[in-house]
Amino acid sequence: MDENLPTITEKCGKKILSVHDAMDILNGRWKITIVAALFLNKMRFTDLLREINGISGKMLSRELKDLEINQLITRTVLNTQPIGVEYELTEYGLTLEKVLKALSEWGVDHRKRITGR
Amino acid sequence: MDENLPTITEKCGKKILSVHDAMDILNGRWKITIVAALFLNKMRFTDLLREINGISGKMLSRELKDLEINQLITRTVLNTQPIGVEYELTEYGLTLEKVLKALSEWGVDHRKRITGR
DNA sequence: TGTCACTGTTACTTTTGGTAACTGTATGAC
DNA sequence: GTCATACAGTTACCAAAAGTAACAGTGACA
Repeated sequence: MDENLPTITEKCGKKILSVHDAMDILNGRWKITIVAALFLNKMRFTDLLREINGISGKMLSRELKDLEINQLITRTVLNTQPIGVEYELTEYGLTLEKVLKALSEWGVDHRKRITGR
Repeated sequence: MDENLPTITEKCGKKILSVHDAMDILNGRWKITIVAALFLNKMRFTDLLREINGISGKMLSRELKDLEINQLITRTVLNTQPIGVEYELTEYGLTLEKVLKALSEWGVDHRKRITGR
């Protein structure tokens, strides 16, 4: 009755692995939300602080660094006064579109569910 | 030049919010991976420990409780010896299919990218 | 009687996240 | 000139979450 159980890991375990890989890049409480914000528009530091409810400057700064290291976003210093820094999704970052879309749709449905549809 | 910036929040901020809502439920490092595992099959505690690389009993136990509270999975005690407990996605848990599919696909591509395509 | 499998829990440490105050530069108001 | 403001962060300190390892309780089996 149990003889075929090991094959679950062998055959389909890759899915678990790949999901975990994805979450390794998108770890922490804010990365996915930041990427979601940048899907709307490229934004500057303070724009992101405003758009993302609850995030602090420290966390935003740290998460943006991580996302840049992982090549999901670019950081461009503008020659404005005072200095502005613009964050934008890279082409690679844009490949997260389906993930973000799915999450957003599920989030909307979930909100309906918990607020009593 | 800045007059239209506030509308970003007003018009599209809901997407950011809904993504953040979704991540509030799927928070922590393991929940999404656990759900991914349960998409393959209903499983028992030790099965999950085996399938999910790196998780500890403590975290698995805790995350399963959270997922059960949020009605994404059910917990069924089997009358086997020694006692077995089976975890299974609820219908609501199954609504995460698109999210998991998107994450899995992105994870596969990402792995190709970092292991040198 | 001792060991094993299963499903957890507990105590302890490490890592991560949150808060609030601060840095440094430039700009316009007074 | 000096004061307050905006931008893009950083720092020091504290709280919460996650990781590790050892243990608990039950019954089967040798």
